[in-house]
Amino acid sequence: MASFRRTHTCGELRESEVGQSVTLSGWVNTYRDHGQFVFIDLRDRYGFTQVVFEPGRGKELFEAARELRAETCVAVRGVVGRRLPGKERHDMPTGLIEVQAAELIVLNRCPTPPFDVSETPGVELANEDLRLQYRYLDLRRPSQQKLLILRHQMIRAIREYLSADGFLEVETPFLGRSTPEGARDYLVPSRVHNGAWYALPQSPQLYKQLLMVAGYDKYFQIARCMRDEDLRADRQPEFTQLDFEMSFVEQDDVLGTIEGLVARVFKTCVDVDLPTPFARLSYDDAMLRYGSDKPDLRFGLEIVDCTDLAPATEFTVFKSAAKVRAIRVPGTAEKFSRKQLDELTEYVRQFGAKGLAWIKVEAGKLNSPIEKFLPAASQASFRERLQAEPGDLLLFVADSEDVVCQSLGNLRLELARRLQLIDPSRKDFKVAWVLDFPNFMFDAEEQRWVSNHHPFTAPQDADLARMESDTGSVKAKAYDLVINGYEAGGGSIRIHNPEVQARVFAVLGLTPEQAREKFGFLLDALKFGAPPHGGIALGLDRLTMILGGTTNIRDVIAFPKNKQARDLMTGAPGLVESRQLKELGLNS
RNA sequence: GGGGGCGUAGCUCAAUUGGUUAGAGCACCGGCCUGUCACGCCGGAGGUUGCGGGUUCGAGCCCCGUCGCCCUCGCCA
Repeated sequence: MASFRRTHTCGELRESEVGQSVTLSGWVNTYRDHGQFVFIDLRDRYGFTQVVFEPGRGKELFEAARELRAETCVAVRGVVGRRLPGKERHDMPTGLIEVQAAELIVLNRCPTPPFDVSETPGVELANEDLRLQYRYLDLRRPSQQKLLILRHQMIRAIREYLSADGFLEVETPFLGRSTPEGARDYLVPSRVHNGAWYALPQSPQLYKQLLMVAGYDKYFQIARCMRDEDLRADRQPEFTQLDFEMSFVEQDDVLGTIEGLVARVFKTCVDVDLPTPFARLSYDDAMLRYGSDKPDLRFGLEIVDCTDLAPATEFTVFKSAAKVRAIRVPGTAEKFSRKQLDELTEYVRQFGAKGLAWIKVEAGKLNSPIEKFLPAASQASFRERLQAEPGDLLLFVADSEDVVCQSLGNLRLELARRLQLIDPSRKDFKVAWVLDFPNFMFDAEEQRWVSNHHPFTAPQDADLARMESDTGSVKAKAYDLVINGYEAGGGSIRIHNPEVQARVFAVLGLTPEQAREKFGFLLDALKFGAPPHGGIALGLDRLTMILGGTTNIRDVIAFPKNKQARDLMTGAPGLVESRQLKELGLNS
């Protein structure tokens, strides 16, 4: 038996190899038995090659070929032949040739797979939980392999770009200490110190700041982060950040570096030229116009403030609301039936809106349940403010600022979905920075100020004096990178002055003793000549999703957890031996 | 924890809204086929309708409970 070692991959052979003797290995993607001929498409991660078996090559070989089934692992030796005239396939790279089999080595058989791996057109994907259970089969699917290859290319481009720019890749600990604020920690019990716990990192935040103090002024890391919070389509309990920090820089330096990096990644991975510098908008502007701090800028449907027009109406809902804002949906009045408008009303209710007022604009009048509350002058001013044309649909929410932003911001996305304003097949990427975030947010539940970004974010210089007196008005030197409605990254200039850091801790309600207990090492470090520094972390999983055109984060992670944070393949999390618990000082 | 969707053959789905023996495509098994590439043709096997209870002459369908999966709100410095 000849060697099973391949001479070529399944994506490699062309007309130039016709006549050569080759060996291919891979998996049987599809099998076609014609009585006198057997064809298989052999698949590996590089592509497909058609192999043809003819009875003239010996009965044994032919009978063996007839035993082949999907996902059998084989090696095939044979001669590269040109396909018969008229039988070429011009839609695949290897479509002009085929391998005429002389020898077949079955490396491993495969039972009928629990689901279709071949991604034959017209065959629906099996349920995700079944695919996750057999993830090693799911990962054989070409489109799944494409995503992991894309992820590799992205990480490679990042490493090359940053290394060329003088950045150092430094690793930081997985086993650290729990710090207050932020997400729920994954905890690891200490065997050596029973009763004490490590926390897995939510991000390498403090370590990278300490690296700045240590003089490693351009640092990056492809860092795994763990957060024990409920999952979403774009959230996993463990995920990967491109973590990044620089010293002796201001905000624009960080933004500029990331723009260069992200532009390179898009060029390398999907051949898209992103215009730089990226668009910039303030947090206030984003909330006002898009109702979100991560606006999807691929379509319009901007929100328009009409609060000042409310008093001139006779509509109590408008007159008594803190904010009245609207979205004009051009030319769609006819498209939305009463039932669909009811659905939209139901949709905004989940964001706290008590209702959704609608107006269908006609040439001479407004068609709306609230038309009777709008005097002629009022109607005219709404038309003008919203630049309404006949055929437009106007949708209003009147409520607190939070509720208005949330409901109209999400309604905007829902409208885009319903009106199919986004073509997912197009390489359409709208990238923007969101700047000037509030430094603090008031937590109504806990009745205290909390950091909007994190406690190490520097307030803007002009606002420092108001930190205690007018906490809510203090803006941060913080920035989010937003792509197509996803928060792709976020960062800030950090506090490098121990007094400012102590004041921030105080505003957050940490006593000096608590601050020293939890962050003494940081406060000390800042005293030892800490340089000004700042950085950002990009969500690499989300970035891969965006580049790969998927909305499911599990598609870009080789072995993801399901919504319940369970690994359906290994069964993790699982029980452990009571002996293990005893060693850790946990009950037995 | 709240809201929504789903669970029927190995896979993807259907079942005229409570009525005969739960069907189809793919996959699987047997047979035929000299150029297919979602090959084709003939035949076959395959079901605890997630699970448990209830209503009914009769339940895949209705009711109660329970388990699981997805989306979403809360949460995610």
